[in-house]
Amino acid sequence: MSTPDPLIPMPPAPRRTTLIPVDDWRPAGIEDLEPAAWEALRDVGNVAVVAGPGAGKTEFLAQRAAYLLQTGLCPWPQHILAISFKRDAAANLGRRVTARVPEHAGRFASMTFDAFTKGLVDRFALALPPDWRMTDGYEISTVTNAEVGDFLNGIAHAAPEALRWEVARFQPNRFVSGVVGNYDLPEVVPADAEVDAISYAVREWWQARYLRRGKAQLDFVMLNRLAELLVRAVPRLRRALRMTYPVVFVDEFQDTTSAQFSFLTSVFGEETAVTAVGDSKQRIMGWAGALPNAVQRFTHAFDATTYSLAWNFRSSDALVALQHVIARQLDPAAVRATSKATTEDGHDPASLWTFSTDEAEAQFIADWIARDIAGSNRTPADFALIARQKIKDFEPLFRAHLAVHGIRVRNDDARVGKMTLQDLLKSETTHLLIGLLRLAHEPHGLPTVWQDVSTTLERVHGAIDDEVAQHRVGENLTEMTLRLRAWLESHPPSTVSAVDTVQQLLALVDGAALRRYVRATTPGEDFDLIAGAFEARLESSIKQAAGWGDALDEFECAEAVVLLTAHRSKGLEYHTVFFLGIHDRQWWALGSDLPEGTATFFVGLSRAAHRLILTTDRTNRAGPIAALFTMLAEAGVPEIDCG
DNA sequence: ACAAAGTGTTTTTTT
DNA sequence: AACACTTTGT
Repeated sequence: MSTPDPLIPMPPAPRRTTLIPVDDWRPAGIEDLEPAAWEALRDVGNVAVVAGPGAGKTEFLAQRAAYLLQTGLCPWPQHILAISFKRDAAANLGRRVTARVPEHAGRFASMTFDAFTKGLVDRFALALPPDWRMTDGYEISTVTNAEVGDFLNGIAHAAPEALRWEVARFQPNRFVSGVVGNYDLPEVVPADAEVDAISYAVREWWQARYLRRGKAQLDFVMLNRLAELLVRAVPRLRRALRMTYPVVFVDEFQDTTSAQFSFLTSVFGEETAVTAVGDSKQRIMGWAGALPNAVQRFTHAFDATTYSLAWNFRSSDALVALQHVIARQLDPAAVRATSKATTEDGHDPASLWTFSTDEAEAQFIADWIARDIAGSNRTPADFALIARQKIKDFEPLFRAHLAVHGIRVRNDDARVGKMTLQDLLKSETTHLLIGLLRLAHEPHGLPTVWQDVSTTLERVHGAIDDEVAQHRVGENLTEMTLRLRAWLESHPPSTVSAVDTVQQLLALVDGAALRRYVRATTPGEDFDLIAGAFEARLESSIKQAAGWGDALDEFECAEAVVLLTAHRSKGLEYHTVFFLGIHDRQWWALGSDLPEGTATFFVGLSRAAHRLILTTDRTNRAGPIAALFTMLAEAGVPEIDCG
């Protein structure tokens, strides 16, 4: 994360860091690694690391990076490239490596798959083969299922008689990821008529969105395909990438799509040591195009050695035992993990609670959480409410019943204006504006907020390498804070509108400069969208707030019980997990894909570190859902009637 | 105007 | 499977 241009990075000056002999190297920041992790770490070839829930995948990768950099096995000026799917995961791994080996952090590039492929296209589009030359630039444009359906109908009509039936049978929701994404672009587009339906449809797709006149319309699958074509067609680029990145990490490998797999093979199939980390028991993205057996395919195609991590640093021994019952259904050869988590006494590790109404469920759980917090040092953020789908159906009842106890609920996927809450809370603009309000409300005691806000302001006003300008920004911030403070004191939240507050803020920071800054640094973010969402969130936060501190807490919702889907919960952990809605209405899809449904169940319940409570109702337990109850019974999970 | 029949959605990320 | 929403038929 610390390399400004990670594609062809400027190697940091070779510092006088002493190399550590391979046999003397010890992990930093943690006590020790398990034996299998040591073996995998020392294997400098292609490696597949199978790591179940709580195995410390990210930590393993951070330690492997430290090992390769500190021992000189990845010598200056070469880099390690770590590829993740989500920005959060990429940032998290980057931060961990920086913390472990700050002196080598400049040679560790952690980014998302899409950032890497888009970066290649953006820099080397001119090197694309003549048939694929991009003439008028492109814009990112994702298509809806309905639009893909219209496109397929259109081309099926115009298709040669022999292909018409087959083209019409492509499923709109699988076409881009499964068909376009699976198709390697030919360097030279053949002039003669295509013979099969796939080639015909894919060619029409590229024709309609890319090869026609005007600005190309690309989504991330198409960017991936262009990047793959680039490295395949331009051997010098391929060599440069392999030399720069002799070591590549890929996280969550079980979620790799066919497009991503083909890209990895083309770029890093040779002369590179690839480490793939994943857990096929947590493959829950099949419906979105993840390969059914990505890890196996990797082992085969990259001739990789497999290592299985068996320690679980997250969950108590009893919960590890429960997880193993489900793991065995997903993979009969699964090895039971060893819990390395601290044991907590005094509560049942897992139970199944039955309720007759949603109302009773929300009330009972809200009261229970409030009592548990009152009797312990836990905070609302230690609790998660997880469900299979339709999270917003749960939101109003739990919000109301937890509010009685002064506990907040956060649904990161909730719509705020035209954004999701998580996008709003992650954006730099929000950090700046909320930071200013925090500083004005609480001027002394928030040194990190002050630091963040002034750094952002320096960037917004272009003062980053200019000490005089930095000094001006610093003085400016002091004055801004004082003026905003006076304004806040004379305008309590209950008397003011969000529109006025945002106007006040934008007048202080120079809204025009901020707009230019957002456009220049994050082309994917729209300033008006963020400003609108910010205003909407602020409006609802100030409504019943007692004071500005309260309103800001409500806006950020940092200390809250989180409500999320099992899919979103992947990679996260909580002291206590409520897995809501173990019944047919939530799990209707179980019958059509039992393995993926079971994996979703596995992912959700393995988020719990110390306590797991599953909830259900009194509806029929026959049919596919019976499989889940059978596993719970086998694990000895007691059922409790809660009214 | 209203009911019946049909369609789409559910689980998501990426600049 | 179940719900929300749209189109078609009387």
